Amino acid sequence: MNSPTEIKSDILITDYAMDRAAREIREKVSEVLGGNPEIDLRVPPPDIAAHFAIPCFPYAKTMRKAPNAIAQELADKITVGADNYIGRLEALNGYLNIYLNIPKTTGEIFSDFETYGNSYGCNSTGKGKTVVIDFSSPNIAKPFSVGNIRSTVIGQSIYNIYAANGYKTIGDNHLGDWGTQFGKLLYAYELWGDDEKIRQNPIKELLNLYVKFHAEAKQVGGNAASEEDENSETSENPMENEARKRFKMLEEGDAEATRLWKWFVDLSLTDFDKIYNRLGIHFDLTLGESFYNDKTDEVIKLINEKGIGTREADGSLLIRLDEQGITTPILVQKKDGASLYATRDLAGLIYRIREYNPDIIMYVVGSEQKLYFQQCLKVLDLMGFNTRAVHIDFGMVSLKEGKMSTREGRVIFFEDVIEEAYQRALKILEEKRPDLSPEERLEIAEVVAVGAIKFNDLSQSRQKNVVFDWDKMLAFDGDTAPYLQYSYARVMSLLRKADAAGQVMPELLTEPEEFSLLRRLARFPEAVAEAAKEFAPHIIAQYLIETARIFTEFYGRVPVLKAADENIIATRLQLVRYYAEVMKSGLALLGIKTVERM
RNA sequence: GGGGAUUUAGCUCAGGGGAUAGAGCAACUGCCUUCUAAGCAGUGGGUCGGGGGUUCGAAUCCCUCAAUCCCCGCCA
Repeated sequence: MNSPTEIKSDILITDYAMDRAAREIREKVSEVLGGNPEIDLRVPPPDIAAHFAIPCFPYAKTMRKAPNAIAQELADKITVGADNYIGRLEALNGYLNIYLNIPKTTGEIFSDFETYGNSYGCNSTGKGKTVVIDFSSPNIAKPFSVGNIRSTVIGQSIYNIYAANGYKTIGDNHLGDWGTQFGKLLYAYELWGDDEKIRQNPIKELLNLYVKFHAEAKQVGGNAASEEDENSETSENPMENEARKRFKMLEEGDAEATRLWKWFVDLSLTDFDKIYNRLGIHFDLTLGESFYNDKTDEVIKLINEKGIGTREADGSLLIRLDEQGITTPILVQKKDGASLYATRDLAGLIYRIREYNPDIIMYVVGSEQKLYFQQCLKVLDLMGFNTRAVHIDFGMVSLKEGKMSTREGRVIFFEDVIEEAYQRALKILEEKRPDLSPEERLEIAEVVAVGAIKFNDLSQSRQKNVVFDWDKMLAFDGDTAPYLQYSYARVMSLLRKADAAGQVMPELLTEPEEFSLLRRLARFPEAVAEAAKEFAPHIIAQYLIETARIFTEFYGRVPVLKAADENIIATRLQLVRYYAEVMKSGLALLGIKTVERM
């Protein structure tokens, strides 16, 4: 219904050449059409030479005229001069095709780059507004696996994208550091724990305890805990009951339970931090679920005050949401009075609203929790808060062998993935760039490896499920980060070779490839705005891939350093520099670094 | 049983009412005396899951069926 340009011109406070051009086109077309017509301004497919187009089919009915006649009328009646963005118009197949005034547009795009500098592409839509982004959120005492990377990488990118749209961004790592799983771990530790082993290899040993617990629980419980649905009859299972008791103790502040819990948390955080450092992930807050433990009473109190909960016969507290269109009720307190994730998430929502007064609270969490978040957000409404909260869901990561399962030890450690990527990148560098110093090769390999892994997740839309595949994730050619990084490095190499003679004169750009590249670069701000609106990093990723392709066309056909005139050389170099800037900024939005050579 | 997501080239995916449906990988043909071959140029490859409907126009919207995955109270 709305084209990106349409939305953008409404919400953007900053403006770029393409916005101004779009505004002029809209105004002039509106004048001729009269009234307040819907104008579907779009960029035509590549085989059409025009820069913008407006389909005139929708007007045919009311105007009682053939679409192409309308297009022709528009083309005839709109008058333009040398100071207009519109260069010329033509009617074709029912479209009004618009060609930009190239000298004017070129000059303005150049000055946009000069004006905005490093922040080219940014806008101030979010000025004065705050967003809280809940992402990564791994579980303590479990390894950081390939299942954790989607939230981490997508969350960080959305964080960057919102910052580029002018928002104050607060990233919160909502650690899974509370809940019955700790009861399980505490009980397993009581039975089989070995401090020495844990110290030597913390995460793997804690994982062993966790896995052993479940193996044992399955044994003890007979067929009570079936493989498909471990939770269905867990109350029958003595192991699970012991675990629940331990969690209840922890929740009530038992000293020994707390001491062990704290130890496990520290061990895990040390491990996670290594990965976050390597990935360049930054959080403003690391408040786990445990942080909200003493804030759940208020949630229960609020629920009671508002009268939205139902106390069940067994003592548990339930909220029914049928009137809100959700037929599944949500449980907010267990029969033993202990809190649940829902209670803590609600406490988290309230805390964030009070502390930061955000415009949006985002949860970057897998789509298997979709219903759960719908419920939570409805409850938030019912409790009388009107802050916008969105669940940014994404598809599941599974293995070729099937679903991942921490409790069965069927996981791929992220550490292994990044190490493999690093080794593969290093090997290629040793073959291709023996001229670089070993230290530099190590650095480049790291940047390339991290880039490849992140881009793999960020270049496709979030909703798809993904089957983990080493070769796909670690691909270095085709539509990948290394391809873009390589394109950037080549350009940097070219820029290093340039000498400063010659003057930048935008009017010297007359080749069609030059203008298509420039026009493409001018659409970067649109991609930045659109990616935020859609919570979709892949819009940036796709934009960069297409931009690199257009750059290649330019680069293949237009000589830069070998151009005839030194002013042309200087101007083309400037264009190349702008390309490099967009590539670097765009990759940065995805959390991907660039290197000067590779 | 109810709800949600997905289904586009051999494979992985873009495109979400408008011009002849696009990339990458894989396959095939060329290209390192020419700004870095993680590259470039080119070729082949499609009933956009099936069937109905709405529309001047449908991969795109609606209905229906099918397949895959996920969710549906004491795990997170």
